[in-house]
Amino acid sequence: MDLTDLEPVERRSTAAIVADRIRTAIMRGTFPPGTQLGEVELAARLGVSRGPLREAMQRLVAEGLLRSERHRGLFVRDLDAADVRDIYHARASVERAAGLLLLDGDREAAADRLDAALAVMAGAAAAGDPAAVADADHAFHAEFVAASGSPRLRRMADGLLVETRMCLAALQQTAPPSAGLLAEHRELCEAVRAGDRDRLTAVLEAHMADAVGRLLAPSAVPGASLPA
Amino acid sequence: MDLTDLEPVERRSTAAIVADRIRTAIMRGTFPPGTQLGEVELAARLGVSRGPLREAMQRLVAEGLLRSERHRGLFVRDLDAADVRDIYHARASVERAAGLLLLDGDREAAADRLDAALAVMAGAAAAGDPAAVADADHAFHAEFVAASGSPRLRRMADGLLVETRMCLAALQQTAPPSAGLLAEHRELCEAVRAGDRDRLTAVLEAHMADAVGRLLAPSAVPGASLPA
DNA sequence: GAGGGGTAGATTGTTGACAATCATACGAGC
DNA sequence: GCTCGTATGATTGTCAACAATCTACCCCTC
Repeated sequence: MDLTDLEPVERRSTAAIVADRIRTAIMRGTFPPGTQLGEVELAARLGVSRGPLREAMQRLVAEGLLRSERHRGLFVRDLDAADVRDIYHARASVERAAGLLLLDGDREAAADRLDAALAVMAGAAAAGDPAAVADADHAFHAEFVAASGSPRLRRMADGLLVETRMCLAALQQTAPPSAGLLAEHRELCEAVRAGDRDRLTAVLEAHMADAVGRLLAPSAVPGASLPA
Repeated sequence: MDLTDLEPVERRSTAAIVADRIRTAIMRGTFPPGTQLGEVELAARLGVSRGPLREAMQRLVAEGLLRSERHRGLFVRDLDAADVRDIYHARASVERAAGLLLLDGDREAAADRLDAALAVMAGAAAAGDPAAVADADHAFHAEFVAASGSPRLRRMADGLLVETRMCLAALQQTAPPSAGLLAEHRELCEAVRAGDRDRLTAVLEAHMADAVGRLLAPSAVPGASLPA
C-alpha cells in the first residue's frame, strides 16, 4: 500500500468555500466591478449565515478583489486602464521569476506539464469555445508558475490571474484571437524545453505587452470600456 | 484652502484594525510559529467579540500568515529553510521589478525618499538599537517598492516583508550586522540615483542572497533554529 | 424654488448563546 | 501491559437578535 497517495482529507473552512464561490463569480463577471454585495441576499443565496459570509468577504478584501467601506458595504473593486497595465506588469515580473526558476529545475518535466495545458487550449480553440480558451489560458499560466515550485510566486500569480480574468470579463473579451495566442504559448513552452533564458524572458515580456495592447485598444465591443 | 490635503476620514473596519494588531504581534515574534491562537482569549485581550476577531483571522489566513485547521483552530504558519529561501527569492523578483520601474520614473525624487529612510537606519544603527534597525530596514524596502508606483508590487512586497520579519523574529536576529547592511542599502540608493540598471539589479540580488546566507548559516544564538 | 433639517427604511456591525467537533483522561476488556 | 471504547472539558462553527449607521425621501423654512 502506497502511503504517499494518502492525502489528508480536505476539510476546508466554510469561509474558504464561500470565498471560492464569490471569487469565481467575480472572475466570470457575474458581479461587475463597482457592484455592491449585499450580505443578506448573498448569504441566503449561498445557504449560509451572515457570519461565515462576512469571514469570506474579509478574505477577498485581503486579496484585493473587494473594497470595504465601513457601514456602507462591500463593493467589487473597479479597474481602470492603469490597473490593467499594473496587473500585466506584475504578472510579467512574477512569471519571469518563475520561468527562470523553471530553467534551473527539471525543464523536461515542466515542459511536459505545459504541453498538457497547451493541448487543452488547442482543443478549446478548435471547438471555438472562447470561455474554455480563457480557462485554458488561465490554467497554462497557473501551471507555469506552479511548476517553478515556489509557493509564494504561485500565490501571487494566482491572485494576479484572478484580476486578469476580471479585466477580461469587464471588457467582455473572454478570449483574445486564439490563433496568435496559441502560438505564443507554444513558444513559451519551447523556450522552457530548450532552456533558452533570453528567449523565454523576451517572449514572456512580449506576451504581456501584447495582452495589454489588445485590452486597452479601443474595443469594438459596444458597452465594454474601462474608466480613465 | 488646499483641498488636496483633505484626505477622506479613516474609517477602517474593526477587522482591519484587529488584523493589524495580530499581524504586528506575529511579526515581532510575540506569537512564535506554530502557536495556536485561541479565539476567546484573543478576543477578550483585544476587547472585541469573536465575530470581528474571526473576520480578522480570515484576512491573515488569506495573507498566508495563519494556517486554519477546521474545528481545530488557527496556528501561526511555521517556516522552514525552504521558506526562507522562497521568501527572499520572491522579494528579489518583486523588488527587481519595482527597481526597474523606479529607473523609468523620477529617479531623483525616489532617491531622496530612500535617503530619508537611510538616515533613519543610520540613526538607529548609531544608537545601537537592533529592533529600530530592523524596523528601518523594513521601512526602506517598503519605501523602495512603494516609490515604484505599482499598487500590486507594493501589496506583494508588504506581505513578503512581514514574512521576512517573522523569519528574523524566529531566529532572534532582530538585526544583522548593521555596518555592511547600511552600505548595501546606500549602494542601492545610489544605483537608483545614477540610473544604473545593471548595478541596481546586481546589488539587489546580492543583498537578498546575503540575507539568506546570514539567516541559514548555523546561528550562534542558542535555541534559534528552523526545522529542516 | 432652493436649501436645510428631520424621519423612516434598509443595511451593516456586534454580541451572546447554542450546536458540533475535537483533544484528553479514565476505565474496561483482552 | 496494551489497546480500545467512553466520558468530559474545551474550543470552534453557526446562528439569530440587537444596536449603530447610512441613504433616501419628505417636509418645513426662507
